[in-house]
Amino acid sequence: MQTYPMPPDSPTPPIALPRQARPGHGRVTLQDVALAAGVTSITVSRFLRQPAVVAPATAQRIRAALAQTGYVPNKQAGLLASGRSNMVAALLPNLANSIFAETAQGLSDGLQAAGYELLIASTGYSLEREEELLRALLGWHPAAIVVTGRRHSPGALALLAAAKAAATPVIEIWDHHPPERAAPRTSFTQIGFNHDDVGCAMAEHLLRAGHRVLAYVDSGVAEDYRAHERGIAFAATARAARARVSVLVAPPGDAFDAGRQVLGDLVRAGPPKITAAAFANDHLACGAMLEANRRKVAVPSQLALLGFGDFAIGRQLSPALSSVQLPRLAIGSETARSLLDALRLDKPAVPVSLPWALVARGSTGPVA
Amino acid sequence: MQTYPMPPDSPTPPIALPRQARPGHGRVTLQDVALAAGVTSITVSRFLRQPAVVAPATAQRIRAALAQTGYVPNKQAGLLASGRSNMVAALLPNLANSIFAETAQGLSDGLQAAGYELLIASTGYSLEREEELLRALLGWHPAAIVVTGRRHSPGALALLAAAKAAATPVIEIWDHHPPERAAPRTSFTQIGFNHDDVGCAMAEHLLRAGHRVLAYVDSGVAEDYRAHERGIAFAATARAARARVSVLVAPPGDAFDAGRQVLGDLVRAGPPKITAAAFANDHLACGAMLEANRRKVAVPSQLALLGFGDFAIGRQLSPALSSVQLPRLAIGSETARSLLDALRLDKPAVPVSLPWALVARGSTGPVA
DNA sequence: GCCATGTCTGTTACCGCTAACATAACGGCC
DNA sequence: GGCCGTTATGTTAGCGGTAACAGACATGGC
Repeated sequence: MQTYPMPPDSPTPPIALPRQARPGHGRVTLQDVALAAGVTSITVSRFLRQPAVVAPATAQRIRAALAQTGYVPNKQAGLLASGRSNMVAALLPNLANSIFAETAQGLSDGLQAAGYELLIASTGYSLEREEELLRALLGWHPAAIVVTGRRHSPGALALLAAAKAAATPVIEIWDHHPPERAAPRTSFTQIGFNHDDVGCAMAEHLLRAGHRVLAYVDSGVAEDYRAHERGIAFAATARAARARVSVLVAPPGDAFDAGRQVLGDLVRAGPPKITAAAFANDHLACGAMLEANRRKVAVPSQLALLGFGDFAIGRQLSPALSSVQLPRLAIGSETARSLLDALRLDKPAVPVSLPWALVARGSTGPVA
Repeated sequence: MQTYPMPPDSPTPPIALPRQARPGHGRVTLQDVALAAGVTSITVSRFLRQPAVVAPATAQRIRAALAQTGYVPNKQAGLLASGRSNMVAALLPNLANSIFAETAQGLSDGLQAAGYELLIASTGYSLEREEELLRALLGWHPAAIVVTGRRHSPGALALLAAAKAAATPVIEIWDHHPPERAAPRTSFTQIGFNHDDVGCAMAEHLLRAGHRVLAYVDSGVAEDYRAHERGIAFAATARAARARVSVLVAPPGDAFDAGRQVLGDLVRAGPPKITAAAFANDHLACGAMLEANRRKVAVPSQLALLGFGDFAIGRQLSPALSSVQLPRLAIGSETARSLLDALRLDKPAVPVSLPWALVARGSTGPVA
């Protein structure tokens, strides 16, 4: 090693040192690969993005250098330089709930297949939390944004509108609803289904079976406005048919237990006696069904039960639970598809109204 | 606007144009905020990171400028410059499965609270897919990596070992197992529980109740080696006690249906008749229970059933399903905690062995 | 009154990568 | 042989932030 003569007593070198270089992360960079391959970094960069444009011999050397060094591209740097992003931000109320978990799975699979990555966060049904998370996620400059439902805080709406204005696709999932005339706002692509329609269909199903005294059991999660909307549509449809309707709210806590508890209220109510109940979700309905079995309340002759969500367990009970089959996975996969199309063609994502189906089983009458 | 004199016929200005500037993303940058506040960008940057060091008057102006411009920090740029990352990459087998969904929720909540973000991907129980995803996620230079289980492909192991060598915490969740002497490898922090212990405990519980002819019903997901390990430990324990054990494998498809189907095999088997069965998960066990109810097979006197996972539905059946209660959420939240500690103190994450409990209910004998 | 000290803000040089432009090497053609 | 168009690679200047260092200015002690 070469040393320069230096006055023995000077504790620091008198010459102005070049400013200390940034340490870096100690990882392999494009430069390292380029050095090993005997080219410059841009050639390696090009090889990684469009292998066809580099000469075969060079490509071979680069391939070897990549393998030897174990290079992992730094995406922050790449995205910063190119201004592009291959990241999709998704906000869901909850991951533990099987409904949204399946949607997340569909979304994740669809995006992964196309080389996009999913940045996911759960809001816990809170609009404030949604806004906060949205703000944080926007810092990643995501290629697209997925939010759940059409209700957002004013701040969140402003952020979404700004993103949309900057040509970032914004998709609202789990809902599909005409714009509200009362409070018009920027509209976003919706992928889901109309909860009003489902509420109507649930009521009609029960009315058609001859029931005249109905109940809707709303979710205990106050912020789940979609369950609430179904209840409103359910009640309106029933009233329009001159049937009686009461709306109960499930207690918080374990949904099966809540359903059990609600069954007590349902059979106690009246006169006139409630003869059919629709629930905000299948867990509540299953709880009610199990409690009915225990109390020897005959289903459906004494009380018909109708769920929502078509969870696997409902099919296993006796009688099997009638329910509404939802496109849980499809919402995720269609969102991915629509998003990818939009990004590829550089135009807004197309809204999709997805099919659902009321599946009549034993709990609401004899099955043909 | 000021114009410079120019020869009227020259189609392009004769002066070498400055190279065309990169367009940028059209978003508000620190520069814009700084301009509005009458300072330079570094001051705004400092204000955002350590508000205390800027003078109160300046801080006030910056606050106003931030609000006025609607600045959203660009994280790619920030991370690239600082070399830090506030992103945690997590690989789970599946999001739709409630077990892992709850873990994801716990992880997500814990990290969000500390300002970290979760980059999540699902492997579908495939080790190849895990490696592929790991490679992609590493490009983000995550602050930490969370993977499920202790089995990985050789390539994935190499990547994880390299990450660990670069001081990135790597955590394996849902498992807690002494290192295997047969094939030693880099060891990572484990947060979970020992599946062998659970398998032993399940067997012991049934043996204690006097059963001598047992069965273990393994998961239909071939790659779920943890369920398989529990089965092996279960069988070993039973054999050590000189009891008979058979191992069945559940058919693929809906787990409730699979459980129903397996019940047929269980009652048909013998002689000697199987008197107790343990299952790879509660869904299988519930299916078996419902089928037993239907066929009037007395539980537990004729056949005792023991689940794994303590899903909500098991408690609702009659008799209630005995099962193993798991720290589903805790695995997520403890992982977040351990990770955050490790990052804060810049030392490896501490492994955590989390408690589980065999909950005896009606399905394996009279409850005291 | 002078220098040491502390507080606040600015200058410079990067982080690792890519867009735009520049250039070298080559072959074909008249 | 000079000109041209291709093809393959290199040079330069950023993307939007932050680390390290450097000043400017006010304050205080002797």
